[in-house]
Amino acid sequence: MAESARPGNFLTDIVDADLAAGRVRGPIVTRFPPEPNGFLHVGHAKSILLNFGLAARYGGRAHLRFDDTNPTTEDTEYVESIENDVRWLGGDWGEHLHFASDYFEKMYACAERLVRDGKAYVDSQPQDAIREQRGSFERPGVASPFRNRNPEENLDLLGRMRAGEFPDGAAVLRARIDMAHPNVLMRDPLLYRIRHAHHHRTGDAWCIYPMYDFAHPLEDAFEGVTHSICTLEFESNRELYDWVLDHTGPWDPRPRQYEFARLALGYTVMSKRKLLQIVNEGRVSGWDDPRMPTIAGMRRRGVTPDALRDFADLIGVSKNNSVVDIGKFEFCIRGDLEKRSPRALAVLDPIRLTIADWTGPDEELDLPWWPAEPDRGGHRKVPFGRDLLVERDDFSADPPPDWKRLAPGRDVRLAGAVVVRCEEVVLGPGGVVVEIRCSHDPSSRTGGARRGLGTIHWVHATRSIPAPVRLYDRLFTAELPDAAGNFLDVMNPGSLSSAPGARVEPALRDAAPGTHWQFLRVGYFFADPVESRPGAPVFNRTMTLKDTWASRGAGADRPSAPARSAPRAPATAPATPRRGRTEARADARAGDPVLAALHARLASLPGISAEQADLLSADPGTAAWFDEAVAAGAAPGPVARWLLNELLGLAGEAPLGSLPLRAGDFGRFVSLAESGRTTGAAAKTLLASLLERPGDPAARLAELGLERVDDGAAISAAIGRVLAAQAAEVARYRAGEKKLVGFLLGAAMRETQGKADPAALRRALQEALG
RNA sequence: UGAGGCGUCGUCCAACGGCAGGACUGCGGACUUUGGAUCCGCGUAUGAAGGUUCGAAUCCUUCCGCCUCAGCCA
Repeated sequence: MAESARPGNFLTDIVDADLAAGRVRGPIVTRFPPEPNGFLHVGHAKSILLNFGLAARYGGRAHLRFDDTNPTTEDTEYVESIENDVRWLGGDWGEHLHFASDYFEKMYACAERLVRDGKAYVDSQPQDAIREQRGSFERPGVASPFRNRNPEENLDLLGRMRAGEFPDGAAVLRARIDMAHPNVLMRDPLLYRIRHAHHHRTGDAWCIYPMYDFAHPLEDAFEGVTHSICTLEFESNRELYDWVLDHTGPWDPRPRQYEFARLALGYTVMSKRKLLQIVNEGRVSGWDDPRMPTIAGMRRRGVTPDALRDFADLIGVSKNNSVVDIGKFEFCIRGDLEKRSPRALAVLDPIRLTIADWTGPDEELDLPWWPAEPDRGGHRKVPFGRDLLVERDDFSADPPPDWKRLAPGRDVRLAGAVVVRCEEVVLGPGGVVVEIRCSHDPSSRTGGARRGLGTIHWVHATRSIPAPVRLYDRLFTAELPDAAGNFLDVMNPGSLSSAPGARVEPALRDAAPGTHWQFLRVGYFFADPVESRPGAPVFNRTMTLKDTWASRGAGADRPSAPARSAPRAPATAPATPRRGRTEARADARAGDPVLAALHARLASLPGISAEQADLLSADPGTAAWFDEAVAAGAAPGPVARWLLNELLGLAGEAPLGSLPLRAGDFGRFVSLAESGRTTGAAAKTLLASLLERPGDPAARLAELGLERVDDGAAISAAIGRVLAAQAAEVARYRAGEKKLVGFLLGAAMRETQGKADPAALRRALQEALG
């Protein structure tokens, strides 16, 4: 699918807006910034596909950048696996393979600049002191005794840190921001720490290393990244990201950080720590164990990049914290493999089937690899004869009425061959079925379908070949392993099983490693790319087939699915009830006589409700703005209503004082809006215009032609046009869908640009509709 | 507790003041030499309450719930 044809999301909305507003003039540049300290997993795949996909959609570029700022945890081994995984997913970074460590010198120069500007200082305190002084959520931090060292001294100290004069932990470089900042990340965050450690790329050239919050924005800026996309947990880091860029720039383009919800997938874990733990403890065979949610594991299992891409498209991108149903992933895997897998015959748990009345010799059936798509071509010989093997599950001595497989006296088709009837069941010791003896219908060889007849798969008893087959299932039995007390307790003991008796048709003997097959009626299998060899194939079950028969039973061999919310951690009740905003304002008034007087005065104004007075007196600035608007001649009630309900929504985050619209003009606007010269809807259009571009409300009203329309003929004409344009909806309305009146009224409102009185319009519309 | 963020069918994502829609799952049916695939059908979801508006999932307010942040990790 072309990138532009993919559905958009909130990030494409942002890029569209940036482009439309001219905020980004050059190409869109994104980046995928892994730390080389582990393997990539399906969550990273979402991010990779998002970043590379976004760049492709806008004809920009995406970089692969290793965020290697912590030498003690990183290794070049991971660099290779990550590059490999990104490339496998289709990520093309062109020339732009970067390493944070390549920027160490430039970053250091930025640090020196901050120091010279008095924006950073060297703190010589131990770690514990710094942590203690940081304060807590409700308690502000306290300043370091070294906070006021002068720039010369700091520069000297920083140079000596770099020169290796201090041991690890003896000093750090800190930004000088605000120790009382409500965002604790802004309380003089660390920029550099001393680490006498060997770096996988820079060797021993450095003994100080930048912290993430300092390094990351600079890396983005150095590379010209326009949209720096990360996950939700970095939301509070954004303020610091912006601070760093604001004090080291100017930057063009100026990178902006945006956050999206990381992927959480049912029945698996995604944290690096937990994945590392199950690898290290030998609970899986390695990072590329096919049960792992790692890209390497999925690749080994037989999942394709296309399936991952389909999955990413299916789940979308948003800021909602959500847990994606693993079934969606399985759906994408099946859908992808369905298209690319030739059909072969294999029996996982064989039981002998003898066609007792088969008198001739063995035959070689010529069967197509694509039974449903003969045009795709490709055939192979499959030996067939008297002695066969079929799936044990495909026989039942006492079947339910709608059983479509083998049972005493029942007919069934052997796929690609003949219809057989079960005549006799041979029991072994303990009463287990050891052989099914059948008769066959020679006339059924060339088709002649019989309705309702089931079909089962088979292989030749002696000329099929044994092959190792591994059956993989979900790694965990709980949908939310992280919510369990210990995620190890909910590991699925049956996540890996083998089929020791499995036999495959002889043509599979030379299956090339890394090829996909559908074992008819069994599932999708992948010739293991590592252990499989021509002549000695080894198969991994990538995914079972959808099984509507089994699913209506007791869930077959699926681990049972407990409720998502089951082992939720108990909510800890806050010691004191949370203080609401109303209460906070009341408290503020109690402690501030000026605010209290303000509130009292506003509350006494005509047409002002207690709630409005409370809101308007939230801070002196808002109140003053309100007063100024009223002073321009408007009635307090309407001013309060327009201000609180409309202006605040239009203004968004911006404080009133920073608006292009002056308070006096707003007051004049309200007078105008209430004068009857225009309608409410048109007034909103006018307000929005005034917010874009300051000006006199009355003049703008005239300029935009937003005067109220009372002309009955004009209204009738507009309704006539709407009814003609919405003929289908009108018909539906007349057929009884009365709720469409709202839709049609909306269309009429737009047709008149909101300038007609809604009540009059509605009357006219009802009349026209009959 | 301070700050930031998020609440739409069972699940994931749309709807950007005007018909709450799609996909997954599930259920039913058709078709079928895979109980697969394919096709058709089936939907009581806007966290709650107020307000603004002709009209609110969308704007305002309050409340509720969930997530993130107090590493010299990223």
